[in-house]
Amino acid sequence: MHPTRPFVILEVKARDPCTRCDVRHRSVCSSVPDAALGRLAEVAVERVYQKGQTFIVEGDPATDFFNLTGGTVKLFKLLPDGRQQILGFASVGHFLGLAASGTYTFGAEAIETVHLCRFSRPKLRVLLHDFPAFETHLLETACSELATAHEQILMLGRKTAQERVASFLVDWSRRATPCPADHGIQLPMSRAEIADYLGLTIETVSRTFSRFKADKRIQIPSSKDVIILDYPWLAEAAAGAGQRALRAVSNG
Amino acid sequence: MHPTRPFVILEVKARDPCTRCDVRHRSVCSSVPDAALGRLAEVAVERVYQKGQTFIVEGDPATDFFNLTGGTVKLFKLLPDGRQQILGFASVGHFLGLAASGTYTFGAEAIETVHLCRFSRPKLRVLLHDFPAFETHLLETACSELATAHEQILMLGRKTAQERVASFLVDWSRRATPCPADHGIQLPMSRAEIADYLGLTIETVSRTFSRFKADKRIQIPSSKDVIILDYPWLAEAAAGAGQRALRAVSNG
DNA sequence: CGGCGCGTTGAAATCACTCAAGGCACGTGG
DNA sequence: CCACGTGCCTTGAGTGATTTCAACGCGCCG
Repeated sequence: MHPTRPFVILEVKARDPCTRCDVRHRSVCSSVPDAALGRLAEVAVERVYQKGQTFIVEGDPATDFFNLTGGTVKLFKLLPDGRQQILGFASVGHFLGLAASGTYTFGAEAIETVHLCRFSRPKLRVLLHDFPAFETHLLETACSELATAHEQILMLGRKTAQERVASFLVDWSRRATPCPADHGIQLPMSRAEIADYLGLTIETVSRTFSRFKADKRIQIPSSKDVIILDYPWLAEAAAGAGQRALRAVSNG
Repeated sequence: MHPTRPFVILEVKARDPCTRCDVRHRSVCSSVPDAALGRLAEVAVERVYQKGQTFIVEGDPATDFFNLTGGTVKLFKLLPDGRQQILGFASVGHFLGLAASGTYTFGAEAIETVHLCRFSRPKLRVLLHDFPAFETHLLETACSELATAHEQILMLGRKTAQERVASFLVDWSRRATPCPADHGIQLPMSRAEIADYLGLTIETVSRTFSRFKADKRIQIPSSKDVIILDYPWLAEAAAGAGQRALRAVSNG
């Protein structure tokens, strides 16, 4: 063995993590030119959180930005009596911490082991100022999240339980596999978390899954694995077509 | 009369509308320096829409931005079978048309006579590039709207009908009068629109208003005018405190 | 083996919805 | 000036989708 080698590798790691980051092209960091990655790395700290750990608390002073490099987190808000609403599930490449005010407006908790980069807000702000493309990218990100939030508002305000669960399955399958061949998907979250995302109860989610299974729309090899059998029907249900249109998809 | 005067006034109007705009300081336009207002005016067109007129259609190519200078509009999404979800009510100073994709992701309709400035997107993009402060301002706007959307998600997903109506009244009263003295508010929208905003039916909204009236939380001089009598109770209900906390507010 | 967390299923209750009728304000036309 | 129609709001009665409450099954782990 070469006793000096590990040391050198570690030094490279510490000095140049962003260049080696394999999710950079999937995140807002791609707006920082390669030549300036050193400056990005200077303000970044890599962290790991285990399932169940909360790393953003709603209402706390917003001191940091986060960039997910692995795993899945839930973003959520709470009511005083404990009712929870999940705003979304964020995974690799997602940028967290955009906030107009000085405090976080929602909490974040790891639902499986999570890797992320933490940036101090003041330091990142300087970078933002120096690279306008970075800011443009963030604006695009914010707009896209706004559109997603609006979709969720439509879902929660006007869709039935069945339509919500169908929406969830379709969205998640699209996210997991951009070009879904066999439509087999893995759900890292629990039934309770799906319920808190869809504005339903655990029981309603479970019953709707069972109903879809009975109707041959999906298979459920295990509670965290779902295979979509009738994608067109689910997509139509998710879109909120009336019962008439759904029967058309089934029969015709 | 002086026959030349009106002509001169019109000329000034056409050449320098932004300098004279009395809502400029309330909108994103405040990020354009005074000296460059001429450039902003060049790409702006003033329009008026009457109650019921739709001026943004969901799915249409996103060709323009809009800046509201008077009146109130509803922003909404539709399901194929006609169910409607109102995403919010926009009024003076609100900037519309932020979109990640090339098409509008929601519709907009005047609910009373509306005045607005229309900017072509390509032209405004140039301005955006020339004035980074403008883009920063837009990013802040987007973040703040995102936070608002998240609040609505929490409301639709986890609050009861009573809590939703209380939230609506409290939010609207805060918006109408930053420092509400007598808590008298005017509602430009119909019960149907309130219902579509809160994810409820007309009847439930109406019944909840009546219940609040019977419980001496509000007065309803006319259907479009509400006077808030028990602001603390409504605020507590809106926040989603349990029944226990609500009784505490009532009884002291 | 027993306890625990999680998911499923059944039965009963409830909140909000649907359907239906009536009231009120407003505008129009006789 | 009043009769009438229309749109919007309110109220009541009954229904139903979802929730609540409760029990049970299953896999995991000490």
